[in-house]
Amino acid sequence: MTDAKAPPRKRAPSKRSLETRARILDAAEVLFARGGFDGASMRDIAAAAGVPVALVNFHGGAKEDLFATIVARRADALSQRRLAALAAAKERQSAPGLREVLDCFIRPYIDLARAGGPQWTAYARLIAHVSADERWRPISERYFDPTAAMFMAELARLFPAAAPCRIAGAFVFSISAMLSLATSRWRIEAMAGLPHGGNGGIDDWADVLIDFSEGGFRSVMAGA
Amino acid sequence: MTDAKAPPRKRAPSKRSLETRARILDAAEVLFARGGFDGASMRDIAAAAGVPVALVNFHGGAKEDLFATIVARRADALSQRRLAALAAAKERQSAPGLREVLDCFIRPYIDLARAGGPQWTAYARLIAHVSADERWRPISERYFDPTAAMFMAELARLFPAAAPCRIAGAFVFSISAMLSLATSRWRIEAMAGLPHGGNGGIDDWADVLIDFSEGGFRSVMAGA
DNA sequence: GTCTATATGTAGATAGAC
DNA sequence: GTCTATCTACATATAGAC
Repeated sequence: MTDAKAPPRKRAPSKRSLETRARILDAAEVLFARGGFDGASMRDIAAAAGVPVALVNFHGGAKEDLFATIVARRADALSQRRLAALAAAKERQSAPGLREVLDCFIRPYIDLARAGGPQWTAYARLIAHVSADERWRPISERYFDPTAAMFMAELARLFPAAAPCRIAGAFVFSISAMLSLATSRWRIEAMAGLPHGGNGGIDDWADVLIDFSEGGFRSVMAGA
Repeated sequence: MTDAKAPPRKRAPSKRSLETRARILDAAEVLFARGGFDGASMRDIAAAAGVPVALVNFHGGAKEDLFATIVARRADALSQRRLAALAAAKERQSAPGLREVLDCFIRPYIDLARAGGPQWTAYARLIAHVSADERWRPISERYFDPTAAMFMAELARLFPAAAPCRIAGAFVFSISAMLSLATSRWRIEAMAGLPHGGNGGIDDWADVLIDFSEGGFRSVMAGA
């Protein structure tokens, strides 16, 4: 019963094919994360994966499709971590507070970017590119907005008297600060007077960021 | 005494030449702001300015030089507004508080982006591109870091016991939130349930943003 | 200073042999 | 599935007439 749909039936791909495909997607993820869609060419990706250019098109399709595939590949895993954390928080206390809600959204991202391996580190940067460029709005809407809307609903529950615009503003400010850890930690370290490559900074920024977001939120809600 | 240096002496350019140059720089500013360095071609810029491609090279030089010129063109004006605001704040009270310092940094940017005309609106987006891409780090260091360092010093004065890393982190979070207003206001409005093009949102975000940054700062400083 | 025409490189994508 | 060779489009940049 595993067939009987998906018109152009296909056989299971060989093991080597799967490995090739994985190498290509991993290379594309790293290069797209570094320079965005325009900052990496199909040839760069092929070279990084150690395959001819034609194979990148064969496994990834057109460049835009490849990009969308890369974004989609880990989107569910991230969303599920966030939603699972939210569900767990609701089990502990029927109405989780602001800090708990923000924690459920932010910490999975930081944890995966920091300790999920190099591909997750790249993926975190990739999300920053997708979020910053309105050109990828359809991708955001498909893969990230549903989860964001769930958290937006929690925030609206916590501040029933606040204008949605202010809640959404504070939430987007928090998300921007979160993404800046993927793209601009070098700037933080430079500004703090730390040496270029040296890892003299904070290892796990999650708590600092959640402090910042919570304080920012409360301040905006109080000011309304 | 206005000559006697700059080896290849030049005459004052004609009025028409200056207008052409201005049209090219304005067009480049808008297009670079929309799509970043890679998102606009020299042909796009020439077409938007209504001139042949060769004129873009003539007035702007190579593409990277043109980009740097565009960033440089308004950098001083922005810095001077910020530093003038800071100086004025120091005249009112010898040691301005956190909110005043953040206001001096954030409000000039928001005001110019909102009411400085379409070129300043574009420039605000352009700064977001420059800040997000480490490739432009030399440009940032030259045109934006000196002013940022001045404000960093004020913040360090306000929180002498805090680790520089935490101050810098909170400052970069604030800057990221600020820049998100240039790149992601559509996302705020979408998340708040507002229609696509309709301007049903907040007109002047400066106070909301400064509330957020101040609250975030105090929260991070308290958590240390 | 401005224009036309062009040199030169590189991009994405595919055809067709294996 | 994989590879070589190639097609087509468009990029940056400049030469040289006006």
